Amino acid sequence: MTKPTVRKRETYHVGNLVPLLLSAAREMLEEVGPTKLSMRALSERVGVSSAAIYHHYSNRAELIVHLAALGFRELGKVHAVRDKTAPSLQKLRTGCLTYLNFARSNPALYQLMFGPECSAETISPVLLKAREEAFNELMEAVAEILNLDKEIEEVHDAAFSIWSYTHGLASLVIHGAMQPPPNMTEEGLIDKTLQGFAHLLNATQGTANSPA
Amino acid sequence: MTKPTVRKRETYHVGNLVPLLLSAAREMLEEVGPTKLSMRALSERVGVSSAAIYHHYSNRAELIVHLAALGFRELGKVHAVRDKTAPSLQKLRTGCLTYLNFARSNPALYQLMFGPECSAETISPVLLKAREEAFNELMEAVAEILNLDKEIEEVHDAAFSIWSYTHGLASLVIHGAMQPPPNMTEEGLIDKTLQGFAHLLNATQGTANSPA
DNA sequence: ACCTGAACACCGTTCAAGT
DNA sequence: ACCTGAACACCGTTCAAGT
Repeated sequence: MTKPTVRKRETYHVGNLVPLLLSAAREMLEEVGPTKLSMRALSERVGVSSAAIYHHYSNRAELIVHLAALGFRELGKVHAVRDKTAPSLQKLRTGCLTYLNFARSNPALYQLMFGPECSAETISPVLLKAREEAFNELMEAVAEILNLDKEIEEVHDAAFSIWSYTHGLASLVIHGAMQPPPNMTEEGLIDKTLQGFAHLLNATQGTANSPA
Repeated sequence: MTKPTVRKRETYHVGNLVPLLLSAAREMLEEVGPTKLSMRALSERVGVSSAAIYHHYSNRAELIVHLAALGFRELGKVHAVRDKTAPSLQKLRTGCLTYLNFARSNPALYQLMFGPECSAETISPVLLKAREEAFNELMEAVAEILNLDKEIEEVHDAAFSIWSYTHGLASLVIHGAMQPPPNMTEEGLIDKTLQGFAHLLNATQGTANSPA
């Protein structure tokens, strides 16, 4: 009770650090938010010296990037399960729902994945690959919805379109910039926005320069 | 040449700090990126002690929020200029273009505005008001596109839809998650994604549970 | 009222030394 | 090979003291 009990390390940690680090980091991330993950706090949580981390990741940026890559792999995985027999609209809705669900269940991780710390200049191949594979899964899903081959340009374009929309939706909802009425389900939110889009596109039909 | 010339302050700064601070902060933000704006570096740039800032903003978070609010006011302003005589599709396209343009011209500020440091828990009324006014401007634009009264629910829904889409698009492009072919203009990017959406919605028409 | 210097408690990162 | 303690250069924030 006299001194603030600086609980000294009693053991000399050995081996197997990486998975411990990663899972602790992921936990802390959701606790403290996407910008406040600290190397020192993380090392303390895991029970090693802060310098220990640097034998596995060259710096904080690299740890962050590996965390994000893990997120993209997971995002790809949840999109890999698809019901091929469902009608197109159903496929579209459940696809969007899956995406929104992932984002809302891992808000800090999601913000990290698309945040400035994983941005263009950080060309880390680990992250790049994970992200590309996630986008690829998305394209497969879109190909099934459109009933077209995945290599066709329209599929790529459409995939980019729904990615923009779902990412925007997830992003705004997590951020709190727009909050849906509290009684609205995620399905409801997706249906509402999808209908909103349909209205908009209908209203702009028949005027000049309509899509090819 | 002997000592690293720590250039001592010669004058005692007086008054008018806030605008200097804000404009310097905005400049630095784009230079160092949305996560790395430092109070100490900012104060040095402006030529005051780091403690001086705290007489105008109670902490870093508040400075950030005011910077973001400034961004939302500007976003609202650029959307306020509209050509009421244009056909609906034209209105939609130029609206999206304006949005994308603002985001790409102020990438760090844009990321800040929608980043975790301006997130839900930060209920700062300054930011809230600026953001609401920006969204309001967006709703006016959508009302004109749909030729409906702004208070109608469909307008609100449609506004939320395009906000999701344009924010997602801007966000992904700034982030670098998807990069458009270098020869593609912003108009081209918007047309492509808009068409992608139209395809998708067409393909899902006529299956079960179509929109009301 | 507004600004400053010095201090405190943090942080990322490095490095010689320990196991 | 993997880990540690101590150090360095940063950072946000506070506060008594100066103008």
